[in-house]
Amino acid sequence: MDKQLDVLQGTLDMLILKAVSLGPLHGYGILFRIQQISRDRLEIQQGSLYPALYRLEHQGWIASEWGESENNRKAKYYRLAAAGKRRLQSETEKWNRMAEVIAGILHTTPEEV
Amino acid sequence: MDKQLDVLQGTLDMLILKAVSLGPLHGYGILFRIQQISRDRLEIQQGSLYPALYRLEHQGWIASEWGESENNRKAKYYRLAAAGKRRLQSETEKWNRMAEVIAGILHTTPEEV
DNA sequence: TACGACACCTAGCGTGTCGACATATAGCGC
DNA sequence: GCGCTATATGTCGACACGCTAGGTGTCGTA
Repeated sequence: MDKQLDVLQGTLDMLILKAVSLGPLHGYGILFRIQQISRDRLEIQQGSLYPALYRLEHQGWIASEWGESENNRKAKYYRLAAAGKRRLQSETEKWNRMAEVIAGILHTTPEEV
Repeated sequence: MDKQLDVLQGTLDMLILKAVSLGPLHGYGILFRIQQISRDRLEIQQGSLYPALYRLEHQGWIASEWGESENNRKAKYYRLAAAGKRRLQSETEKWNRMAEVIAGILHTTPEEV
């Protein structure tokens, strides 16, 4: 049981979009899905999640619908909207570029300066 | 001339430590060095740099000394302290773990859920 | 009927980056 | 000598965002 990392600032929206892109899900379930697809190395807090969901829906990237959960409780199901799909893609590309840039910097040796 | 990325929140300290680790440098020069080792894809703002330098020195990760720049102006030169070297290493490892986790998430397919 | 797991939400805080501004000086063209 | 640009160091307020810590209600089970 290794320690979990905090979410890197600026990546939460992308992670949520990705989680929802794998299939519609209610908010509470998103917490577990992110934990799952990160293999227990990331844990989202509820106090981070719900404002983010509001943000994403407000932007038109996800859409919600009240429904019933597997446990017979009312739950708000989110699905990825078309704009959200595009957004996820552009954020992913941006992330890849950023990760590449930082990796490059971290591998720079004094001789290269 | 492609567009430059904003600094990812939480990575500036690491980037500065890395820049200084490549050889002592004054603040103004750090801006250019980071631009250089990122191959012009990252640009640090002065309003971000100087508070960060204060932060890093306050933590004992870098040390400063007033000197004279190549252009005969007074400039504060920073060098990496021993604690900063350790810090840079641990931040680098943390970044690598995080990048790996996020890459894994982004590559998850619906079948794997 | 008490309790824990499920499911939603909000308020306030801390951190960190940015944009805009302020200050000072060396070197250069005129 | 005068103004301009590049060099160099900062400060300040605004703002985004994730976290901690709470609060509400309901279902299933012991």
